[in-house]
Amino acid sequence: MTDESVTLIEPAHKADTRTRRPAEEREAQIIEAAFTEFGAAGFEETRLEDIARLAGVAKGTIYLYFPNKEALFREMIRRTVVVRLDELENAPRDPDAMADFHRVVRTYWAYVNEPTFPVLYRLVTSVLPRLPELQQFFSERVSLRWQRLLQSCIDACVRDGAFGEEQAPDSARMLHALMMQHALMRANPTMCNAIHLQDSDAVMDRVLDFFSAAMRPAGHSLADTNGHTH
Amino acid sequence: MTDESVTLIEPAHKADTRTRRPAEEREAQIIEAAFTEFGAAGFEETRLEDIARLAGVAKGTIYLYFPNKEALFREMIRRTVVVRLDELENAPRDPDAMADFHRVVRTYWAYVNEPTFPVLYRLVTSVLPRLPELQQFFSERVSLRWQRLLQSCIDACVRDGAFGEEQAPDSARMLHALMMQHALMRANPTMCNAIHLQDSDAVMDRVLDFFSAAMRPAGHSLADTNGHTH
DNA sequence: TTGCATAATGACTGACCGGTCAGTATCCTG
DNA sequence: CAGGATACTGACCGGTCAGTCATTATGCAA
Repeated sequence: MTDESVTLIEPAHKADTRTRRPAEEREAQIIEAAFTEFGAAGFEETRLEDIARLAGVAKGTIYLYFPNKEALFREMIRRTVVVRLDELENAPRDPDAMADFHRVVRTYWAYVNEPTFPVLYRLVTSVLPRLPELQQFFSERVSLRWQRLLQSCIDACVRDGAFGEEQAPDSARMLHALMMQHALMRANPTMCNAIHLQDSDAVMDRVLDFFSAAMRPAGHSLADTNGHTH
Repeated sequence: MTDESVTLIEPAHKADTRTRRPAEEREAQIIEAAFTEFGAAGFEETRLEDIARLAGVAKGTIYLYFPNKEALFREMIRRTVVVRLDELENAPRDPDAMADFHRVVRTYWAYVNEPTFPVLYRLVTSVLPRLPELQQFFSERVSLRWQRLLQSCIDACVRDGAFGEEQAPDSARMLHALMMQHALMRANPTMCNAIHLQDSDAVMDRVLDFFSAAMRPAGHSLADTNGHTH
């Protein structure tokens, strides 16, 4: 089965073979191929030979750029955790707290629903006992950072009175849990009755609706929507 | 490093070595050792030799009980997914819907917080591309079944008027997502700021509180608590 | 065009490990 | 206390694959 996919891929790269290329480009080729192969099979199950073939280079070439398999894997993870959080964190806040919150939530949702994300997540968690620092890195760079950003948006909404303050503490973690788990379920058709989860936007709306229900200001005090806290 | 652990383990089983034992007992020994080793390192990374040593048998003995490594892994998963759902599903329902709901939720929480659960979960998900039927099995036997049970409890609460019906559809999936994700976070000290998640009961209370907030009947329409759907 | 520096190759090596099986220990029966 | 039956053992085999390195191709500078 691998034989066929090879014939599909070879031609594209064939022209490049045996051609000297800038170091960065070669490295990128290899990293990309590594993501595909590792993602499809896992760390141990993937043969360096396959990565090389997919990248259109010989096995030995990989060792010109990475000292060994583990380093390649590690570097692949680091590079693929592309976080566009910097821009998002530094971007000017929408004065409307709720609009700002929705924008951030939808960006997060889009991020975890990219096809690369679940693959990355699975690789990081599955390789946990072997490379705990990777887990740390992933957590630091993705989970916690997003949670902090979400929490700041939520807090702004609380100050505006759009959200009640009862559920505010930890609510970012709750939202994170809801979105993450739904994204992972969506990515694993087998894992869950994925029939209900086909439509990405519908799922997001449902999650957001549920979250908003929990966050709506308490009881019958719907009257004082004008934002005076306490 | 393995040499030392051997000396620690051997004595305990030494008496058993070379002693014939009932088939079931031997099998259980091997399964248990398999869980420990696979759980610590993953499928590919685990050597059959290590499992044998931990179980206090020779490598060949494993093959008297299991045809190969994969079958051992599969069987280990099947056995370890001990589901006490049968009893729970058939147990008499508490007439108080809310009390019943709480009981089920806490049982689920206890289940996913047992030390075996996160290990099992990680193994099942990490081995996904290799053994998709295992994923199916796990999903069918654990996730979906629990969700159905939760949903039936929630529906009962809705009929009682304790929960509003707006958020009822899919709410079991929401609760499942919240609990599962929190349990997994708790199991991975690195993965998240586990400081906030030390106290198992406190986390459960917080999740349940959040969930209940989302489910509380809407706004001022507390009047039509009489449960006529339409 | 030549020749050098180096990028790239892929056959090769050696360790490793899943799986086997001839041999051994143990138990049981008569 | 035979002697057969079988649970158990662990040295061994063969395939696999990470990592190496002598060789070859390529681009560039003179």
